[in-house]
Amino acid sequence: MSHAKPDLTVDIVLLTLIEGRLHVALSPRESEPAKGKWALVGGTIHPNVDSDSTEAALRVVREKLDIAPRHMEQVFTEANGHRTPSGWSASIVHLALHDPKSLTETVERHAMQLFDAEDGGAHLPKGLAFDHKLLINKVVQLLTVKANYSTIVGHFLAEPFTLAEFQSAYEAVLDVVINPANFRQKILKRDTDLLEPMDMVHSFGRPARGYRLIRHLEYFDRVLVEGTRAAA
Amino acid sequence: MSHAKPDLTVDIVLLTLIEGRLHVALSPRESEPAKGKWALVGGTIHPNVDSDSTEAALRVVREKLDIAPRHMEQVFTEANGHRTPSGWSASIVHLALHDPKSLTETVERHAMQLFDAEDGGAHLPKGLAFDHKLLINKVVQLLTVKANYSTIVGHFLAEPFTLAEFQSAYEAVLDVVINPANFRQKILKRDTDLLEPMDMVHSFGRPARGYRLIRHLEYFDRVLVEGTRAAA
DNA sequence: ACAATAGTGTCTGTTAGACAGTATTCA
DNA sequence: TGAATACTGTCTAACAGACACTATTGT
Repeated sequence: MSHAKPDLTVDIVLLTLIEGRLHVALSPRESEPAKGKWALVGGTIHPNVDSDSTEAALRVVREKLDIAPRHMEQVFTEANGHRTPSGWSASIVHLALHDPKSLTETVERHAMQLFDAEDGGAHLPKGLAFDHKLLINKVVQLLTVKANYSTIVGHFLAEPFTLAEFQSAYEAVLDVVINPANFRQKILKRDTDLLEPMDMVHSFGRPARGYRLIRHLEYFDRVLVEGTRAAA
Repeated sequence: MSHAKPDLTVDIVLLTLIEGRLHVALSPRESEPAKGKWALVGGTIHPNVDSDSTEAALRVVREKLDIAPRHMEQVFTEANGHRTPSGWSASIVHLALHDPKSLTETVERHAMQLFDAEDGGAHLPKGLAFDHKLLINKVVQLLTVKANYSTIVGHFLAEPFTLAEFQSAYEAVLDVVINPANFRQKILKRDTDLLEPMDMVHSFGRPARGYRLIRHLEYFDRVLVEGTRAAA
């Protein structure tokens, strides 16, 4: 067994929701390989610094953007002999969500950019580093499935948020149109509460009740969405 | 960065269904560390042999048991500094399913054993190697969630299987009691077929239609199960 | 008063779940 | 013929989805 061990890295697909579309945070690589190309937030695991891979992912985000994302979870590991020019490597890929206002400001402060991540990566810049386009596509796909069964899209919103905002997050991620009256009933009239009431939120018209998520990451027994596929 | 890279391994939680309970295939470790302790099927990735981590997992199962499991998928990666005595290491953990008849024979031929993997590992042998008890518990939990939304439990059955057998697999994994008439309708009267009819299966009483899975790994829009939690 | 958004009540078609009953095999 | 298992039809309560309506704010 004299072969070099594979590299072990973490990559974070950090997403937010801007004008109803998923956007991913990318930064230009500062060193070889793939210098200058747009890349995911990521880095090598430091065994003497990181106690586990989740800590490593949080450290990398903190070093790069100086924030703790509103949600982060490990989703899969991409490990093969052809994903980087230097041979075998493994990346533990994480999905992270953050609210658009905070993330936009943060990204601008750190010479990064947000790119539309939908439509299979068609709107991403050409020539992303390594297999990052593939990683983004896989994560977006996973998020879409998970959104059907959970309140995960609530992590795109700064708390307190209104039911209308919560609904819009579902509509954006799932690409459907939801009836507000039925959405309200389905979310609020449950045996076990998903949301906790907070202060009122004022904007136009009648003020709305603000809510925040309780019970993160729980799976529903049904799909949450009514709805008619959104028109093109 | 002169630190040693973490070890990169694959571990396979190979499960089957015996007398209505999930069982995991374990083998006694033949070398240090943890020599003699019961351990998951697993091994180090060989960069010059394995093209990717899935290939590595299949190779390890083939070398150890000489079979290709009826189902295998990557589920998560456990990576931290305290899971093995030798320091930082990462294991890409896979869930594999196989039918009980074939797996029982295979396991006996290779000095391995099947252990009841339910109840949080309470029936596993004491002192499993490394963090393998934790890995088993996490995988069993994931399988249970996934069973609600998919036909994954069908991979415990040799084809062709009957609807009664298919139903029993759900009942065992989800620990519920299902009404056969309703189960039949729910599975067969769908817009998109889940099962393909095959030859009849004869045992006692009236022969039953045999089926095999089509459309693997697809998510339903609802939980598949009716049902009353099974009595203790 | 009006525009704008929040929130409620009620109807209807669909379906999950319960259950009674029929069909086909083997001994 | 009876035991055992496979399969079908139908009823009912629950609920998803549609929609009309009322409520509360700012201008």
